[in-house]
Amino acid sequence: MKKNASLVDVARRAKVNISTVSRTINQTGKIGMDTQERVLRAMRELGYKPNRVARRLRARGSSSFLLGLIIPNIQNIFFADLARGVEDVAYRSNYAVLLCNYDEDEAKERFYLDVMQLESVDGIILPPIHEEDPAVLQVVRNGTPVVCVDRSLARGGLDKVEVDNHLGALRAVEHMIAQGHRRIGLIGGPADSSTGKERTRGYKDAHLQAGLPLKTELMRFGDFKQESGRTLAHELLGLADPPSALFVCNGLMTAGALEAIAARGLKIPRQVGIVGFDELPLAEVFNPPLTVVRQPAYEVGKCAAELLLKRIEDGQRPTTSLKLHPELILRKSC
Amino acid sequence: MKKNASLVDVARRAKVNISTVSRTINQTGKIGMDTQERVLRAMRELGYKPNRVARRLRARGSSSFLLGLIIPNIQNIFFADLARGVEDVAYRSNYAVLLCNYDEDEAKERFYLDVMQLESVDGIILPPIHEEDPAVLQVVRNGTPVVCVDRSLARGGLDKVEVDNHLGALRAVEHMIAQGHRRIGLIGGPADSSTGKERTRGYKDAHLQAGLPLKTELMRFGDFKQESGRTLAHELLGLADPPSALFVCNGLMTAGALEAIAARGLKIPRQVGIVGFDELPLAEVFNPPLTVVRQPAYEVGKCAAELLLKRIEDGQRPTTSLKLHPELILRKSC
DNA sequence: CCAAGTGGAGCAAACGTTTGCCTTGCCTGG
DNA sequence: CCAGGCAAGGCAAACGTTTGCTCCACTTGG
Repeated sequence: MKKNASLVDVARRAKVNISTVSRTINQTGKIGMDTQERVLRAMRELGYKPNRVARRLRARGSSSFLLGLIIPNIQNIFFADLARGVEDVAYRSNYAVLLCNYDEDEAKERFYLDVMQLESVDGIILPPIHEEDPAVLQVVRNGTPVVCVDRSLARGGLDKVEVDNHLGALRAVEHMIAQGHRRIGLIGGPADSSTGKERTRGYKDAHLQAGLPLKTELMRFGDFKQESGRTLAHELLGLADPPSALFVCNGLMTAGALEAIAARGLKIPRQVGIVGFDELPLAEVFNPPLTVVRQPAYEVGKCAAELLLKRIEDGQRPTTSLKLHPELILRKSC
Repeated sequence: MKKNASLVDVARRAKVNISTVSRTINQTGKIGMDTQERVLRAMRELGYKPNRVARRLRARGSSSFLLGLIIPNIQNIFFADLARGVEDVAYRSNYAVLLCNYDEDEAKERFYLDVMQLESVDGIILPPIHEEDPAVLQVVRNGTPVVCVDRSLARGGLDKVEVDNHLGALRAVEHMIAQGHRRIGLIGGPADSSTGKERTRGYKDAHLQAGLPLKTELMRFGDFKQESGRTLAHELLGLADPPSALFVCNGLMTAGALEAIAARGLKIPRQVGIVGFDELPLAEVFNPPLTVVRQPAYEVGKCAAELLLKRIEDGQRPTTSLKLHPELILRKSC
């Protein structure tokens, strides 16, 4: 195990004290030009790279160039895009990202929050598991900067960046109504998720605006997984008086609904229209191309990371909360 | 910034020396039953959690419960699945994962390799950027355990787990030939990627086996991105004597090819058949459902992480290299 | 009765930084 | 000529662990 050059090696070679080396690196304290020159040369010659672990151990509070990102599941493309957004701005500022999947599992979330703190990350980005997430609140109290993404925390006064889910759903359903649909099935998200709730609210408001009645038998709620999309779509399409179009509240459930539609041999959009939340990789080349509500996932991650970096720099700055606009991409499925 | 309880706090409360606490935690050294009891109680009462940073700083060489994962792009679902596999086994062993995207960019890869070493990760999982990746070799020489995934390194004698790309392509093209196709277009990967080469080899071998001639005008090579899939498919389909089916060497390029096919108004599989590498989210519900070669991405990650953990435990164990089998999923597109 | 062995636990160094404080030499204003 | 100030840089503590050594008190075999 070849050791990396350390401060003392550099110091020895430059014939100065280690504190001098440290100070030239960090531009802190006053060091003469010539000495700096010597130190820099020694560093170059030895290929010195400061040890991040030691730095973090010592400099708790000052920056250690590590961000934590805790997400439900990286296999969900929304979070993959988001993660990429975070990563890109982190990289540009020389930060690395510690990434964890918590699978909507509270124990796992807690474990990872612990890890993050014990790793002394500079800050954490996460979608809270629910609106009163006590573990997260605890972390915040400990003084670690946190920014919420996608979902938000009821209390805590945190920076956050969300997508305007209500608006996205509203626009989508408005469009469906404009296409002439009067019986629109809803495949919604879990009632305890803020995103699910907001999208459902958009669906309802679109109906209210248009003076259309809400029928409970047309509104079903799943768990954001493919399986439930399929099941619920089957339920809806099996109704005596089935909906003429489906509004599905996330990508995976949309895929599930598509399965059901295919299984029943229904033609899109003639026999049933469909609009889903989340852009899907093949949506554009699907037959017919899928009309979807695209969430700016990458931008969410990007903004969140930017906010976090700013907060790390200045813990006192006023909190900001962003609401990014989703985009209704009109294609042929409705 | 509330501080966590430290060893000294526990020691003070249990009225023992910190070394005693450390030893009871790590089950190293001989400590009396009663003392252990006292220490454990003190730990519980203070909610003590060992500081991972300090541990890593000191115990370079002993385990610090951090794994590094460097991948081209987490937005590529293959790597997302792989990452998930890694994460799951890591979590089960109380490891956290430091994840980085290097974007096939050598500078970025180098930066992240540095970070990993400076963070003293216990080991690294990555697909080398190419077969003679000097930066990776350097890391290996430094003594950090590394396991290669997906792609491999020509030298170095490392643990690795790959997918049998040759086999996957072979089976796919065999199937296409069995379906009666005689002119099969290839949209291959970059010539300097081992995966691309292997898949191309599979394509060729299937032809040889069947006694079919290889036509260079039917073989095009892209960069594994959607754009190139579209362009190359257009080129192939625009030929005077176009191929009757396309074999596409990864998921993104398949999506691109599908775009081209749709743009030309061609019917699958009647006018053109298509088989792609990589399972895609909507492939199953596509119209028609897509025949694809599914790579066991999750398993690759899982096996790699298991291998890495074993190596961390025993640096001397003989290296193993796994070759996982892809699966040809027959659907309707060819 | 003594040497050697053993179980139990403390001391202090080391890991590689950052940083508060101190020292030194030189300059400057009075 | 001297006090005070300042620029430059050294000393050593501290961050929270792990671990090699030492130390002590017993036991035990000869």
